[in-house]
Amino acid sequence: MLSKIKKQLHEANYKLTPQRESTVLVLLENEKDHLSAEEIYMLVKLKTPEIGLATVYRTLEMLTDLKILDKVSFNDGLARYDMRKEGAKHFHHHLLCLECGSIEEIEDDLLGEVEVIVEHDFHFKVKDHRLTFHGVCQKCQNK
Amino acid sequence: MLSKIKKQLHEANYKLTPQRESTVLVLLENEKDHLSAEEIYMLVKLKTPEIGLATVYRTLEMLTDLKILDKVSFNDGLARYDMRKEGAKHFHHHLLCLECGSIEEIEDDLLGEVEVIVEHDFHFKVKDHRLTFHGVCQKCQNK
DNA sequence: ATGCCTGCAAATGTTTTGCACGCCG
DNA sequence: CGGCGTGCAAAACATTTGCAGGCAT
Repeated sequence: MLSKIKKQLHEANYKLTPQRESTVLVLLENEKDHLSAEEIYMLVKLKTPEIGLATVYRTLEMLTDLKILDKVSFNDGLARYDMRKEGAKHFHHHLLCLECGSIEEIEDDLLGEVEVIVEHDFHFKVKDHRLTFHGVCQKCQNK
Repeated sequence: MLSKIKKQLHEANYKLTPQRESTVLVLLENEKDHLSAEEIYMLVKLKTPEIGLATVYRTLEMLTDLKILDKVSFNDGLARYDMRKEGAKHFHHHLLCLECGSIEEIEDDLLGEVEVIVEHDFHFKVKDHRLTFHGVCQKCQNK
């Protein structure tokens, strides 16, 4: 996992510095958590105290350019980052609970047929998608 | 259209001040355009020069609370606003062109079956959704 | 008078940028 | 030396908030 990313960086002529390695490790360890830049910064600082917030932002931008990361936004005014699943053809989907704010990821490919419709009816060449359902999660329904 | 919104404001105990009316008119006149707060402000200022940016933000927040508007984000770092279609059961979908940046709206209800699956398999009560396809629009494909 | 609504300016929070320094080939 | 990568501080944005005043009831 890490070694594959290392390879991708080298192929793009980036060095895997200690700061970048720590950042990637934090992202891998918290894959499900949709961390913000600030949250990532604080976690990285535990491993590698000599790091600045700007470096985290620069690393996140680089990883996004390399399509290792996806930048997502849930309308809470700040960017969050989400690891691309290896081998996944498409970006996964999210279930955002309007009551407790939790975000659940779902991997199923739900949009195969829908993409065919979009490509055919709207002559739009689909490369990727973002799908988030807003609703109430199971926990909150039981309350 | 405007009169219906006026009624909604009154029912929620808000006054339709000249600033608010201008803002709503700008939104109605540019329904397809996914304007940002700043863009809306500049357009409103042409009609009603005595208006401040803060008032536009406050009006947009109010309209969002009343579910007349939807706040959307296309990962470009600022919020955009989109009128809810009257009578539409669900939020419409977007086609974002990665080459020219244009955003096309599509109204078709593409997610009916998908929502059934989500509710059943993930025990998640769906209230709304956000779906954006990233790809290449017809114009850019022809280039 | 009371309370909603406003413009302006200041504050806030996030992200980007400028710059000088350090490190490695 | 030359250039990438860095930390820090400042700048740049987007958005929110505090406040004094205005207007309608």
